[in-house]
Amino acid sequence: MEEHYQHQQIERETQQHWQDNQSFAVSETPDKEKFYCLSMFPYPSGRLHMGHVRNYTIGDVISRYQRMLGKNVLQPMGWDAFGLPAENAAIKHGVAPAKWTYENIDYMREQLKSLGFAYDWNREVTTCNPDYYRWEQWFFTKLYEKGLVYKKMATVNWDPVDQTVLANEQVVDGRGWRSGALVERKEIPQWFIKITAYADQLLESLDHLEHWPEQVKTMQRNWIGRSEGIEMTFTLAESIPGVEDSFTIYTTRPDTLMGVTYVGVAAEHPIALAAAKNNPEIAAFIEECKHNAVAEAEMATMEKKGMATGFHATHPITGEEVPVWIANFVLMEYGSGAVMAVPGHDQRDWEFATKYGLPIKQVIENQEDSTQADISHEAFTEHGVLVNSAPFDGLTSKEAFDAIAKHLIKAGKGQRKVNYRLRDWGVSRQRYWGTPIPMIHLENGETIGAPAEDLPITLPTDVTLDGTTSPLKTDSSWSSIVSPIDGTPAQRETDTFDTFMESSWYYARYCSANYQEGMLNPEQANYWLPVDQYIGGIEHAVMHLLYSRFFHKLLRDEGLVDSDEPFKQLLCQGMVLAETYYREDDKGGKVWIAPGDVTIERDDKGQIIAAHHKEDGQPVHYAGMGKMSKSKNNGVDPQGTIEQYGADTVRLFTMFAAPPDQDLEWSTSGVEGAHRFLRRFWRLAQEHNQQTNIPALDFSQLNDSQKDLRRITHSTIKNVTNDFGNRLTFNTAIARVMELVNAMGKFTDRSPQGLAVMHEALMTCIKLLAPITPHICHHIWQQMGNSTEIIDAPWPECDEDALAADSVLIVAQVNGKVRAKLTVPADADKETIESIAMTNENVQKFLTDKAIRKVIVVPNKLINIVAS
RNA sequence: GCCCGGGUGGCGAAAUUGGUAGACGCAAGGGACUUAAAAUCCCUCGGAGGUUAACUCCGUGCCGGUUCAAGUCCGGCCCCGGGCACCA
Repeated sequence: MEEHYQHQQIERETQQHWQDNQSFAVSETPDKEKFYCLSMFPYPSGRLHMGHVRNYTIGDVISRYQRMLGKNVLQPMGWDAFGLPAENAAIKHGVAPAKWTYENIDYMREQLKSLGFAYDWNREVTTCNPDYYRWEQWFFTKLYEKGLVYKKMATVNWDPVDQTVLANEQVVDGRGWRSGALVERKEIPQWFIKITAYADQLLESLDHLEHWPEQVKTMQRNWIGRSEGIEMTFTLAESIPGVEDSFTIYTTRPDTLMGVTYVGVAAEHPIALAAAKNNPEIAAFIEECKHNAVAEAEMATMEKKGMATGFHATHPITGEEVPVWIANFVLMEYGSGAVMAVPGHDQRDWEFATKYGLPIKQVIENQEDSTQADISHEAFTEHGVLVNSAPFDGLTSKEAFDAIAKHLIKAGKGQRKVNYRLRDWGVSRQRYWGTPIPMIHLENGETIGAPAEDLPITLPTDVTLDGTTSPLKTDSSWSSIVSPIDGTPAQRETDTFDTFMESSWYYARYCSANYQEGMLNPEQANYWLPVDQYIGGIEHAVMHLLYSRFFHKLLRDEGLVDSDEPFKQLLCQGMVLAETYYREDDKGGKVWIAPGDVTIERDDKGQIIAAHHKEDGQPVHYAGMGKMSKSKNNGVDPQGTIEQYGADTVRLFTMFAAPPDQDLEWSTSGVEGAHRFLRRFWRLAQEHNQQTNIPALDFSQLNDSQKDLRRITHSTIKNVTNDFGNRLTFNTAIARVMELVNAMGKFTDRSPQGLAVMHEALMTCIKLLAPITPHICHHIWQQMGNSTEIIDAPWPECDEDALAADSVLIVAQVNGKVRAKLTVPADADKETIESIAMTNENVQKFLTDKAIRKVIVVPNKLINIVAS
């Protein structure tokens, strides 16, 4: 008998065993049901964080459970290796991004192995490896041939001091994070992929994703933002040299068209630029707009400003002239760069009109009570009935939509149009550490895709970065080539891809990760795809998951896969939070203190009354729970916890502390509790394994307490199976197993049948816990003399006969309030339950002087007597 | 600002289809064992009242509604978190 639970030794030996046996290497086995379980691959930032641990534990638990159901389970892992942090590290520490990245990968791979995840490491994918990105480059040139790729001008954040493009993250309060210079909007030519051509498909197939969370589907629907409206033409009242005499405007509310009192255009709009020519004030305003942020959140919250151009547009129906204003919230790149303004019925227009004294005209009134909607304090944005809109007065908004559309179409001034909020995907980045965009600019001005035989276009890895221009742009020996067509001088594209490109198809590459003849081996890809279960953070609900869905359809249309969607079932896990503590420095700034450096004082009821720094004993402030982050200094390093308590404990706590889709609050004492449970489980198993001559179960011989333990064992199987397979609520599954272990601990019967019942309970526990704490379960399973592997043990089945009970506890209510708890025969009918309830003293007490109106009985649950 | 979530004891949570609010665990308090500590085991544990018993009243962010019955459904708010197209 092994006295103590030696997690380090057990885990080391078990992991070695799996490695020696290649336990998790899989291949296509057509006669076996497959299950592809995928967790979002990590960015190799240096060390694993708790968010990774949580994500990958969830995936591993599901994978191991599915394997015990007898399926052929693929669980791969790889690295989302391109990205900004490698460049930042390169600038800060003078280490080349490639070296930094590969070293991080080596370290993090070992961390993942120490957690015992059942990965098929033979399929490891690293996106910064040319063997990976060459196929992305190849695919892009295919899309270019198909006309799904184009180049256009688009806005970036420009740092005029560092002479470089900044990511939104690198712009802090309108300034470059390193230079501190005021950031400018700058238009540069960039590559786009036509995701809008797939907008309808991306929207419609959401309806078939039954096993995706509703919230994610809703977010994607809203992001795609399909709307039906009218595109119409406004003509300019004055003719402006060099400017077209008309422009188009899209609206989803043509019913409010008669309420247009002005038109807004973007600062970069030709009308605005023309107005600026002889007007320094307007020129200054346009200059100011150049400093507006690119990010939508900032655009939406900034102060709305505008300036009259002095020009006018002619209303397409009334022929009235309305002023054209430059508005800082209208963007040139979206739609036509011009919007119609109806201040009576749009809140933003109302505020703008109020600010600049523009007329507000009411054209819709409240339909419900036909009272005049009040627009003196805010816009009336509901649908209603038209007024002041002759000849459309009296029509409802819906009727007016059609009538006005008809009118505009007849006059040749407009057409019905379906519009999407979704914009084409800009994939150009002016950075070094990314996949080189495989395009070649020829001397004659044409652009061609790099020929397949020249791929991969590899990124030079021996570089130094200084935080300004990308080495690809400064190294002409890399970018200057000759045309593959005629040998004339040519230039490589020096931009690289958005890193969402790599993460949009990695799930497919895993199916044939080492395939050299193409992007995917269709036979392998079609065996494994679609991914049966995808797990990752909710922060990816829209962008990554939408780009991947788009890419899958592109792969399908290229004939590489035969499915329509990449991910059959999706689970979005919550964040990992920890306590945050701070102290104020001399200047009133917050100095964040790691939770491990703080001691807590509690009162009699366990409430926190004070917190002190461990080193100097001085008080610190508690600032609540927050996402584990560097900035709040509250990250808990998984490595230390794994070493101290073991991977099984970390996995158990992570799965127990909260349901997977909810935020998880890290708690050191909670981890200790999980460890305590494993020790108790260990002792129980050791003690049982001392027993010899355990007979087979003989159901006919069992006494009541033996039947009770069997009932708990089998109801645990039933509940845990539902929790694992249907609900994905591992926290409640663990709670059930804890209840079973508690019951086993109280079961002292050492008679032959007692031991047999205990043996069944223990075997059940090991199987139910194996997906969560695989090392300890593997070890105890071997100790018990099993010749098979626990990873391949069949998942236990519930014996319904064991669940049967003679009587059940039900609740008796009077007028909805619990007045008694009654033991009644199982499946008793209404009359029996009613008669038992009526004899109860406390029930009688509440029925005194009352007439019974109604009796509601829910079998095996409750009886409610309604009386007055 | 817009879109999507969440809010239940001292704490993490549970209540699966509208049917016993608080399973399971943590913390805390009390006790056993021990020379002592650790470990382990046992008891108490939402609030108020009550002869500290039986039992009663209140209680799931706030206000209102539907229902025999609401944490769960509906309407209106408040607060917290995620995303917003160049962080990944």
